[in-house]
Amino acid sequence: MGRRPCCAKEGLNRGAWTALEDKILAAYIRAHGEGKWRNLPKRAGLKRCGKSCRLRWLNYLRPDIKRGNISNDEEELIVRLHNLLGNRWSLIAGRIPGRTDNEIKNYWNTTLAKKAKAQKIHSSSPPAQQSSLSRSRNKKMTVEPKKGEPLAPKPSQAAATPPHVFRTKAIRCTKVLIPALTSPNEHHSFNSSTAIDPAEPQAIQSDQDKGNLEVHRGTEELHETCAGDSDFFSLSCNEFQACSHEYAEGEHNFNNSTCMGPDQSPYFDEAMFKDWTSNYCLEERANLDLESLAFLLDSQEWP
DNA sequence: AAAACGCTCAACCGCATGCGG
DNA sequence: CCCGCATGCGGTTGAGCGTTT
Repeated sequence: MGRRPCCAKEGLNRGAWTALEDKILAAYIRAHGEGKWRNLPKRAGLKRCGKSCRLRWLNYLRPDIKRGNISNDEEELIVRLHNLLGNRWSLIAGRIPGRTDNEIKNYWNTTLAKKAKAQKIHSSSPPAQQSSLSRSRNKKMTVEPKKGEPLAPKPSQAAATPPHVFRTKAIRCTKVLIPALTSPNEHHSFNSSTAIDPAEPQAIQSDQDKGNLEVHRGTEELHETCAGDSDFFSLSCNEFQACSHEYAEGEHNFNNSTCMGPDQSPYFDEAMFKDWTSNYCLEERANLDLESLAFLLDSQEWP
């Protein structure tokens, strides 16, 4: 039984978008808003697949998209975020205003991966077994395992992997519960979902209120991912701190006292922090230090 | 001048995930 | 809880353009 196609493909335009199509799509979305992508082409009078419309809008037509070359600051940020997050382009893009995941992915595959490769070769004695990078489509440059493959890097990969890169499968922490601490001053309470997927903090408060230690799906996966790598959290934190600190010193106004705080950083999504700040635990502990997260991994209370 | 080669990036594809009925 | 739909995501492809031979 085959998969149902996202849309009937007969009679639909494919390939590059024309100026007219762009105009129609942009006008329609301005008038009706985003969403309902499947029906959008029909209603807008476009002979395109809904997915195609969505992609075109998100990657090209959206008004807040930044054009032009990636700046050095942006490049450095991409590298750092990639070290931290792996090939999770949408998460990386979410922290670089005006850039799309597709753009960052392309930039990484065409430019940064080569730089990283060159650095690796330069710094390591025997070259990796992998043949030289030619065209991106001929040689995959991903750091993530393909679907169905184990998460752990192969031995040859592991040897070539910088120690600060941890390989993750995209995980989404939906709810995380924090053990009730004896004294709120002893440890910083931590919402691990903020370290991994800050976009979804809502569930924390209610569960915290219960004072239970309950580990939800995302946390279990996270814990699993981190098993044997006890500096997972501190590493994440250090990366972010390094990142934050650097930008604080530069032209950007980073608050270097927190790993990811609701500050004025231009590299973090404002809406994201808007949600965060509605969470009492973050309000009360706005200066929480993610390094304190390490205690969660050492805790014997994990199931 | 032109063929071959290499690079970039928009677009496509299939799977994963969330959500509502 | 299950199922189907809508959307999001990351990997991959190929057209088009620039550079080299």
